[in-house]
Amino acid sequence: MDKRIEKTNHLLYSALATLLNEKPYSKITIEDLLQESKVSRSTFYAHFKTKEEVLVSITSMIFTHVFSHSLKEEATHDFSKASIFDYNHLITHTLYHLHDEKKLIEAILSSESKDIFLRDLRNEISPIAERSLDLGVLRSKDIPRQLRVAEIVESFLVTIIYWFNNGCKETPETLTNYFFAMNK
Amino acid sequence: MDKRIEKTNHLLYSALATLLNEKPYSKITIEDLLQESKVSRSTFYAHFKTKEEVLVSITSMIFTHVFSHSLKEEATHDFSKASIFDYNHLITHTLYHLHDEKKLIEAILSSESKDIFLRDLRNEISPIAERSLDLGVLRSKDIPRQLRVAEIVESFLVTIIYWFNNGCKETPETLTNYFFAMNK
DNA sequence: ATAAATACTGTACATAATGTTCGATAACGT
DNA sequence: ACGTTATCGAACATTATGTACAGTATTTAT
Repeated sequence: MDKRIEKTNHLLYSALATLLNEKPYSKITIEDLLQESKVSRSTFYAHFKTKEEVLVSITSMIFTHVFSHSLKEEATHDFSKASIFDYNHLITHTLYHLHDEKKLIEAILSSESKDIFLRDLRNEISPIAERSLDLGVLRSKDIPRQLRVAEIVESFLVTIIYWFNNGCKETPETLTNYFFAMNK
Repeated sequence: MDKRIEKTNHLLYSALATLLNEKPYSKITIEDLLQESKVSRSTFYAHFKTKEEVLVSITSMIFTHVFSHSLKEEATHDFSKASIFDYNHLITHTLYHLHDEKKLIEAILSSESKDIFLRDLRNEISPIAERSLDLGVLRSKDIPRQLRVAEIVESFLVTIIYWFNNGCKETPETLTNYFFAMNK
């Protein structure tokens, strides 16, 4: 892709990250983003319509990084043989990659911007949750499938939020154990 | 309280509910609220600073209605004897009251305004979740207490969201069973 | 019933944010 | 080296936010 576009995106991403440490997401204006990033107004509108689109763009960048490995790993598996150990690795791996973006994710999770981040994260992991349920890696319980999937997804999100809210003290392996303790 | 204030609040509540059915929460402006409610600008600012404050006011009104009964019921209980059946009633009761506000809650849950609603709901039910955990009504599992509490709270929210997203077809009793199936 | 208190209206205005347009300039890809 | 495309900067129109105040209507309390 055009280097200029990448540069502009990066400037806006950094500016938003910086601003998130200064004030709540709802108080950040496009005006603020322009000043902080030194990107001109017309350039901004050439790429984005709202500040939310910038945030969505950031999160999708993060998820590309986080899940490109995970999904590759999952794809190489023989699903008929999928076991809890495979998913154990998958989740631990994912947590490691999330940890790589610690600074950024901390900034996002600390404000209302987390709701947008979590919405997109739900979309990323829902299909994985469905597969792990269908494969019997996680117990189905005696409730509607749709509800069970949502519960699994939320238990994962809760784990991540807990982790980041406490400074990521525990290891990814420990967190993975927590996750399976919740869902077995 | 002064009837005029109640009237103004109600006008703004209705206006926001109406607007939520027309466009996403983030696109609704104070300007929109003024036009829809016919409340004058100066009156609005005499009561609220932002549209978010209106939404928070609505949700706290809903929760006052929903939890005033529930908490009264809980308060009369002898905690040393608290059983799963007590909490069964408590939750069913709460779901019935939430159902009384079906229209409004549906509107709120259908847009990004749900995040504010859910944030406040979390605060309402967290203490109840803690008590039910301490009393042994719900299993503690082998994870940090703080994480377990969060998981319980989210499983309740997931249940409610599932219910409203599907038109509240099931009975509150059924939903309560789902909740305990998730947490036993 | 009346008086004091206070909430609402409407208008006017200041400030700030949003969103569009365009010509000139710089950087890119091939 | 050339055509393409992104960026800049400035100007401008529009819309939203927030404040101030004088006049009017409603409520509460006595």
